[in-house]
Amino acid sequence: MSEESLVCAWRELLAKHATTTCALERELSERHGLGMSEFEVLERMVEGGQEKYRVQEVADAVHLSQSACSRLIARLEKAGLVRRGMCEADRRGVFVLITDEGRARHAEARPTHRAVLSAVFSSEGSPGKRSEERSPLRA
Amino acid sequence: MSEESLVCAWRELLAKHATTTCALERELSERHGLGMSEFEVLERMVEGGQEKYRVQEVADAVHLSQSACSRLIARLEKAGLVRRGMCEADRRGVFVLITDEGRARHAEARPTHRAVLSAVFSSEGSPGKRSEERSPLRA
DNA sequence: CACTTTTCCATGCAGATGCATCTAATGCAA
DNA sequence: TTGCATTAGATGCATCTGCATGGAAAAGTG
Repeated sequence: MSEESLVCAWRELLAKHATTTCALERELSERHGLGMSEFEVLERMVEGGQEKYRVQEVADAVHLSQSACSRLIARLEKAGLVRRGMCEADRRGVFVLITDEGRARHAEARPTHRAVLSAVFSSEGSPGKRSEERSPLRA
Repeated sequence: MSEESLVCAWRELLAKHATTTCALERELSERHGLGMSEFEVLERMVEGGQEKYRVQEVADAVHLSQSACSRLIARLEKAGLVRRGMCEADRRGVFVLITDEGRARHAEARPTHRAVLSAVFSSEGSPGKRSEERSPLRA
């Protein structure tokens, strides 16, 4: 892969990430009181098919540091969307489980999430001519 | 595009973004004292072919809010990598230009940046079997 | 068993980001 | 000209993030 196309691919990825993240953050927060990472955590827990998860497990799944994830789970717990408990097997550990309210909130937000993805991924497809060309610093 | 593949594509994008960003941040910071966004700004200014840029112009190019970009430019200025000046045409405005030191730093960091992209994009390509499968919460 | 190292999660802390807001300079219209 | 809406960029503030650290428990070593 040529260096040029490598950089180009990376910039496209950055652009798409920025657009999507921004839209998701806005819509999820406005309509469901959830941040993107929060939604992501709930979704992983719903889809994972397990009941309990370890903090580090969740962190890996959503690409967050262990500390960020710890706090994120704390926020979700305060909101009543997950519960934390002691791990009997390994008493250093903590397990996290999604509550019914958490499942409900996820189910409610899911269509919004999908709609945003659909909108962004289809419109950003490839059609030429973006809205405004403003300078040599093209995004 | 099916909803399932949409979500799948988005997760791949998230994963790649996380991996690359993390690696870039680490390498650029460790070896050149630059954050990823800082490098990005310098690069856009070098490649843009202009001498002066407006703050908002830079912000759009690197997918940052105007406020974040304002502070980022302030950091770069403090480091001597860019200069800010008054815009005679529109005295509300500010122009930003890269200094020789800024060009030098960019040139120095560029190989690192490319190396990281190359490493991440080629290894993450598609080969099956990631290092560890740890749970149903696959990243 | 006593001791050291490692692992798990929480937390102090500093840095970056976005939103809302503020000031100054334009622009437009009466 | 005067007055109001708009635009450019800076800044206060709250939030989120990662790094480094801390305490507790487990695992490894002699």
